[in-house]
Amino acid sequence: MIRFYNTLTRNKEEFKPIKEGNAGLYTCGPTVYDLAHIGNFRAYIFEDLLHRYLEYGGYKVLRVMNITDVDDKTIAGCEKESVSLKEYTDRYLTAFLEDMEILRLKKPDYLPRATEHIPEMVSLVKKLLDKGYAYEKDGAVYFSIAKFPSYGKMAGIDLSEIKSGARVDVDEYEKEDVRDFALWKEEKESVFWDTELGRGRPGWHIECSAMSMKYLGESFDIHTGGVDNIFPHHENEIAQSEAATGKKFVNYWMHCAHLLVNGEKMSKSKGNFYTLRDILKKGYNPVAVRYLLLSAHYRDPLNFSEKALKQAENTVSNYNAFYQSLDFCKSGIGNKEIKADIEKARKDFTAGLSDDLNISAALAGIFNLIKTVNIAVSEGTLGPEDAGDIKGFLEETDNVLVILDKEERKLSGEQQNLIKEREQARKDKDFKKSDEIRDVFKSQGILLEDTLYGTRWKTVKKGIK
RNA sequence: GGCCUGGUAGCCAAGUGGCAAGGCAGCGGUCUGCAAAACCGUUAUGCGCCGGUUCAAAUCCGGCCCAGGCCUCCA
Repeated sequence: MIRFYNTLTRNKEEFKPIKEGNAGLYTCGPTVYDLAHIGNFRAYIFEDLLHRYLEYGGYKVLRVMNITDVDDKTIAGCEKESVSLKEYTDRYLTAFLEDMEILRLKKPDYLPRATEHIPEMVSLVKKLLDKGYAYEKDGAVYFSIAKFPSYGKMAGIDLSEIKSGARVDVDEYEKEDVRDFALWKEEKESVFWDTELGRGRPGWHIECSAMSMKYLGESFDIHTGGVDNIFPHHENEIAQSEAATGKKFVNYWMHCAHLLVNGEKMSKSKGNFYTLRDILKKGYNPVAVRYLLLSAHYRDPLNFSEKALKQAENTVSNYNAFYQSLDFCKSGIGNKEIKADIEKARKDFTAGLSDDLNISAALAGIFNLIKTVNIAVSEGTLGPEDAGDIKGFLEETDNVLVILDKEERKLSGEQQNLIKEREQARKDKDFKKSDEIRDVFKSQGILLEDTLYGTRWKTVKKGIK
């Protein structure tokens, strides 16, 4: 049984999909007006964990991630550079997709762009006009929250508290109620579409309703995003979607907490952000970034620091060294208890993640297994079959974690001979020669370790340990 | 001001009534020709503070302090 914390009810609930064995997932994606920073990626890592764990649990996942490629910032950006909106947003979309790959984020089934779904949005807005939930005013269309009594429910917003004030946009004072939000904006900038609603462009919130319903249906299972999206974005999505269809829009809303820097939210407006590229330029392992963002519970604020990143880097490096070392357990007598130990670790892993993605508990299960196995290795009792079982388990859980380096590692014939030579030198107590050989390997980024199973080697990433 | 989070070791981080997981770093030891790795021991008689409930509290209740977020574009 998998349980998730549902923002809608403020409780952990058992996950019951609409269609047995399936999961429809809409995960809020980027606005492609600039490079994403790692605070943004925290959300995408959380969504990746959710996606992968549902699949690990046997669900067939259908996932959509929207690409917001038309809004005030993207329009301002392309006007400033005098390039087309598409040219401008393509640049940042490409960068985003590259970053996703570097962080080993699973690609959603659909990555719909807002600009490619204008007809869907127009038809949704028309439906809201027909049903009387929306009204037109000077070429723009607004959603009337007065017509939707449960507005504000998820966010726990008391509507009487939202007052008209200095922060209300100039183009918005034609609204009947300051709290109403735009479904369609009148032509103002260089970017517009000619539609049945007139010349203009969509409001921000409508794209998510239109695109999620197109790919996932009018009701679907899970919708995610950062906590800052709860209000007003997700609240507005609920209002416009449910008003249009008369059906419950989403069953489970999941929101992740922010990444902090020095105790403050990382954001573009505060200027306290790092992009993935900034970090990689400093020589950090991208897998460590993934691990760091993954290793804290998604609903807790995570304070980012280079110290924490360094720690994550060490953990990832040790973890991979352990994984590599399993290949050398070729002569052990075998250990009957290993299968039960693996079973225990698997149980801890799934019990943890099934409890609202409690990653710490899940990882602890694996680390406990590693310790048990290391003891067996140091006693020389771990057999090849055991090692294979453990490898299989690590690879299985790595479908969720994705922190292992699984590429084939091979030594050249020359290197293999050199290792044999060194082993003979050690038998002959020619330690000068054996140390020299070890140094030769070291200069090639390969560390030799003498163990009960013979000489073991591992590769070391440049700059790490 | 309203609403919502969080405060657990040097750092990161689980734990929501019954002996305080796990990771990283440090220190001491074992092993090793020397290393490396690993293992063993050690690092919170205490979980922001003060009260209360209870046989028993990090956990429940009340009050307070601190930090962050949302209420406006945001992951």
